[in-house]
Amino acid sequence: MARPPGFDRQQVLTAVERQFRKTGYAGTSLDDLCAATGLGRGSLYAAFGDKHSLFLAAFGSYCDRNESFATAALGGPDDHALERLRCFLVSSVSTVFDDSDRLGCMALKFAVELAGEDEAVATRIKQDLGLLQGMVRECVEAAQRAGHLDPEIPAGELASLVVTMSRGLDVVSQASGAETAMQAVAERAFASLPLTAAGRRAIAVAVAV
Amino acid sequence: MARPPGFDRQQVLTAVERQFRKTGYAGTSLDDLCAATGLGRGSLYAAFGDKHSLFLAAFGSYCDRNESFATAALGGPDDHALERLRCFLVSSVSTVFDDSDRLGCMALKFAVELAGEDEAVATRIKQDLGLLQGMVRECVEAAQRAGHLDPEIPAGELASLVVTMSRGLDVVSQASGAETAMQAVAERAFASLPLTAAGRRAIAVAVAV
DNA sequence: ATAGTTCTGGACTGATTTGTCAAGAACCAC
DNA sequence: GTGGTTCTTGACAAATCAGTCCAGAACTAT
Repeated sequence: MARPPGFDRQQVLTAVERQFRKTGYAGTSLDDLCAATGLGRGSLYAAFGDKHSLFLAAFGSYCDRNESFATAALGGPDDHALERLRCFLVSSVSTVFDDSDRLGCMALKFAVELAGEDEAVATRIKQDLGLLQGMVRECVEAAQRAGHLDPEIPAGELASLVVTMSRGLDVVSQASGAETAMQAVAERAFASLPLTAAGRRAIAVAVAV
Repeated sequence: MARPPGFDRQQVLTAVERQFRKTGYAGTSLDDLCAATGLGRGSLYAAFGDKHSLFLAAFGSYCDRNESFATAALGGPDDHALERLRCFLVSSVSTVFDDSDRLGCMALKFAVELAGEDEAVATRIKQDLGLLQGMVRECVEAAQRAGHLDPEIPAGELASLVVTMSRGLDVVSQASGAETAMQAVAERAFASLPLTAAGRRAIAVAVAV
């Protein structure tokens, strides 16, 4: 009956996301987006609405993906929860350097560029941050149950600390560009968490393997 | 002989800096800058050159100020060095919330917006980061000499960790907007440093005062 | 006061911006 | 095939952008 779209919606959103992450919201023109997606302006407008809506769609898609990643990375059995926290911190560095353009966390980027002026972006970021914090918190509680983290310290506070460290690692990795140094910082950040003696033993074993 | 400028150069740079920090580099037009400074385009161009030069001047002025602040905040006698590190971390949160527009660290903002594409900005940021790290390192060494921080751990690594935590506190404060919660995170971040027993006593005294 | 110099504001240009629109191409159901 | 619908492309308009320029204002040294 009707002609189907000649593009994959998710693929376009990924290309749009990449362009916005490279050049920022204000620094990205519709021509840039057309070039990045290979689509004409009309197609983009018909499918996603104006520039701001298109951005929100791409940003939302990133956040969803990010949340799925965190769920997968932080969930699991209690006796490996501490190691998962360590991987989470280390990955905050490696994701920056693994990317060909050294793109860091998109939520962080637009928290800095837009959150002060754009309410829709700000609320989405808060939601994303809240979910991440919740998942880290569950992982912290798991590590506490396993006897690997000091149970005296409120899990929520530790989770906030881990998330804060993770964002710090991301942004300083971008700014400094020193990969091996930042990996060492990530390890040091992890080591500064209130590990129990059992926790230290468990990590020593996990790292040796 | 000649008419003197009717504006204070430093005052203009401060207004320019504020505007760029609010709306970003690409998101700030020359009309915005004229409105923020009260000057016409001709005056701005004659005094500072084009938009990019004007930005670099304002950014450089910020970095200088930032470095002076760090020098003042981190220098002092060994027996109070640990407390200075604590204040440094706490101030990473309070500077965000003390500002009427919740503007965070400018170097961080433009590390995220521009450092990937603008070499001049990237090198200035690296220089700023290096200086900051050096000052924090000296403060860490002072605290180690005072017996307040574990002397076994390389001061450089601890300094990197403190700087990373500080930037994390800054950006998460902007993103979350939760002031008291972030102050608690700052305290927790400080407490997670490898304090000696003497260090803990010294801090308990300092906080009680 | 006056002359000489510099500063100031805003008009102007050409390039770039976002968003719209219409003409034609592509596709599916029949 | 054919008709009806949707998709696609690029041209277009209105607004905004950075940067230039000039006429007039302001100031100082004499």
